[in-house]
Amino acid sequence: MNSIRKKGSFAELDETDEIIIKLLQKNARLSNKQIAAEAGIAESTCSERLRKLERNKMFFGFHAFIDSSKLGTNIEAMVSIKLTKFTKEVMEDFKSSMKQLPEVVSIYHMAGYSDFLLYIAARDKDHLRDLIMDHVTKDYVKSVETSLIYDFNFNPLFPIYLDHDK
Amino acid sequence: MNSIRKKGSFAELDETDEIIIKLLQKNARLSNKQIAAEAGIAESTCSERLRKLERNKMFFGFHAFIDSSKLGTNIEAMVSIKLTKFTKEVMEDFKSSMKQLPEVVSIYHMAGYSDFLLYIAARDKDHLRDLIMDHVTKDYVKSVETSLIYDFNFNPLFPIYLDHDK
DNA sequence: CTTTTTTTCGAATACTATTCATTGTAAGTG
DNA sequence: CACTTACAATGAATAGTATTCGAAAAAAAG
Repeated sequence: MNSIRKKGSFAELDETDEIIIKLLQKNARLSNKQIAAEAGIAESTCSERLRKLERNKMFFGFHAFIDSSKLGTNIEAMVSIKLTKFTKEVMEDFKSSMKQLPEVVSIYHMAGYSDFLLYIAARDKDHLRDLIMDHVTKDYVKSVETSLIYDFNFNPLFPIYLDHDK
Repeated sequence: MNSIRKKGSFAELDETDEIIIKLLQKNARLSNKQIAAEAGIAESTCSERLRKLERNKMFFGFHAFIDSSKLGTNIEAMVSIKLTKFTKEVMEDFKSSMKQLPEVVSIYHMAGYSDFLLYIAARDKDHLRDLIMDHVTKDYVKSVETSLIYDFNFNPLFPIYLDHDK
């Protein structure tokens, strides 16, 4: 025990855990009974394993994905940001202000061409413009480049790269 | 009845529906009882409303978000793609091939600087390089620009822009 | 091989979801 | 503004699901 692989990072995850994780990636509202049946284990075992996975902070969360067209969102954009300063303080300040904006769905902190990518969902083009001008642009923001998103696609099965070598 | 607003798009969503949706955006594994308590309605009413929301295809799905560091993913990248052709066939071909790759977590179809943005989660840099060269680059792909992602942040409360004017 | 620890299991109990008859509320009609 | 009709909400009863717990099995440690 206590190998580097087992210390907090991945590990102690067996094939059954992987099945449980994949099932919940696909459908987070599955009942314990359904998961147990698909994994081929007893219900009590299944709920115990689930509790253990949660204790080990395997899950960041379980979220409903909504049809945005039914929520009044009519425009989605990717906004590419370059900053003038690269201190940790500035980076963190920008990130935490962006987290506060409900319109900002995803924040990618990048290395390369831009410093941040923001996935923004707005009511309409006026709302988008006002949001960017009033809340995204800051004195330490060097450039802002907005691109329209035609279509967004999410794969719930975030890949799992574990070798069950034993 | 039968106004444009009510036909399939948003509508007939009241404040209680909004509460239910927001609760499930934050935590998709909430029990019906918990949702009912927070929304201040009877359990039977709550499960009926939930069934109705599902019937109206309000939810794309409910997904577990996993701590990627525990799954053997050591590198995440945003890959910006430009194509040589812009026919619907080429676009759709590219999109559907990308959907097949488990490493591709999100696909953004864009208007503007690039045609597609791909959020990719890979084991390591070799895996990333091989994946891009072997499966992302196609004969109709003009350019590929890869940027490392330091950090990704997701806001589960996708914004809701409905006016409950009545 | 024996001991200790951990994991699994199923039956019992505790809890939760759904059904359904009833009541209440809002919208359509003369 | 009564009256009708349709729809939504309620709680009690039933059906179904989750958790607890003692026993047994399996895995790890000595």
